[in-house]
Amino acid sequence: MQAWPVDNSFQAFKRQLPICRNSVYSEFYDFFRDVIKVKRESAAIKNLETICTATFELASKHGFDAMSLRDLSRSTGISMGGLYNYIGSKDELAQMVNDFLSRRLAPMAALNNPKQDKPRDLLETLLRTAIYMGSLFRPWYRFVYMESKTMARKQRDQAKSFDLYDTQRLRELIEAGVRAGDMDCANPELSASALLAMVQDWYLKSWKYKRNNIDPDDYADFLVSTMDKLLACKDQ
Amino acid sequence: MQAWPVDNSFQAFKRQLPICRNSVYSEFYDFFRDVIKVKRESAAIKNLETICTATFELASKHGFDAMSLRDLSRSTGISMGGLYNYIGSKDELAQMVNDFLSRRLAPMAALNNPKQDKPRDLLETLLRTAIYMGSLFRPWYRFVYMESKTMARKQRDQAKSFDLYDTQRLRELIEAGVRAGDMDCANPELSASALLAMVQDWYLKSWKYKRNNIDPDDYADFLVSTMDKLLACKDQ
DNA sequence: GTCTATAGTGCGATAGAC
DNA sequence: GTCTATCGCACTATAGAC
Repeated sequence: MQAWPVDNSFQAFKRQLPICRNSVYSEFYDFFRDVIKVKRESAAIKNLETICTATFELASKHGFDAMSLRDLSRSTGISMGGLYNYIGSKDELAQMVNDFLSRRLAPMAALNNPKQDKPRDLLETLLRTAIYMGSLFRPWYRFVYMESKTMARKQRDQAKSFDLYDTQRLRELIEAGVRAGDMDCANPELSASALLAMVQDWYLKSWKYKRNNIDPDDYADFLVSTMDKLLACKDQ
Repeated sequence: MQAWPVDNSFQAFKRQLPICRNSVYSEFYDFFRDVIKVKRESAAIKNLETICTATFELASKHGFDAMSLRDLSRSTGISMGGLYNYIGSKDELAQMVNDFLSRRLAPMAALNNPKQDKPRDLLETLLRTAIYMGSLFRPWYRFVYMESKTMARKQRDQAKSFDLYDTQRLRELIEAGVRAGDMDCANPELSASALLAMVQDWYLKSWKYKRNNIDPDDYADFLVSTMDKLLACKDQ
């Protein structure tokens, strides 16, 4: 029984995803229609892109807490008062990024997944999706990873529970594979953590991978082959 | 030819290391004798421990930049003026931690390494050393990883070059193993990055590993077995 | 050697002009 | 809808008492 061939490339992923790098700020505007005071849509979307881009840039250089709204105002060319038509407060800006990624952007990738039965193939899809999403929206993922610890207690715990959730989802697939006899793994929990650490390294150390000309397909291929070795997968 | 059996446990590592958790602040005082204005040694060492411990705690909660010297003063019970007898400035405090780890603490582990020839065994020693050092001095490693990006340009570049150096050292050992016919690895650079990401995950996500009762020996054993699988090592 | 008090700076946020 | 001007506050760092 031969499964229908699946195109696992970054190209194919982008084609199927119901959002792209260009439409993300239009989605962002829709998502926060209620809190954003500016009603002229086209200008608002353009300014949101400017604000987010500058925030990612400044926060990655000195941390979100060290970034002042004066810095942000200077970088974006939008006055202090103008910024408050978009963000409510500085803390709220960080929360908006966090919420948009976890409630809107990330869920879109899940819709994209092909229907598969074998745990090993589900694992591959899960890992590839994480790498491809991280490639398309790297600044968002980086920001949430790095800054979630500085946010309010509630947000910090949320970040931890996302990490635990991801680890657990990987672990359960590994355990299912072992039960099915397709894999061999002495420590599903640690193996899941290791795979997750490799996923996160992709957007945390983008400078290193760019330097070495590793593209998303290269990294995803490597990650999947590592998974196959780590879990001694049959029929790779 | 049977090599002398090597004790690779955390216990054995601690026994051989010429520094321990208790003596680290005495070393710290020695290392910064010139800049620390307090000359009464015993009191100075005790206060340095209080200051560093509180700094790690506060910085891990909200980031070093968000931590104020008032917070630090309150946590340590040392007045604002008193702090300046130890640290010169807030930025200098971060640099002291960074310098002490990279110039004093980390080099001590290197002295500890047994003499070994085979690339695979050298790799094991390197990885175990990293995990055990990270276990003993976790807050130091965490702080430097998380805060180096917020430091001055020079320090940021230093952090990157340490990462590149570690990756390269791992890669060269992998390449040597492949040449010697002991390993099989299609992509030494990415394999080295993956191992390094797992090392760093150990001190970045300590909360997760503590939660699951993973101790340093468990993690080091898992890391080495992962290395053996990833590199298809012979004679493990 | 450690404290209190404070100088001087830059912050987040807002009110009100246009 | 965006700007300028400004308020009140918290910060780092220091000076001088003890």
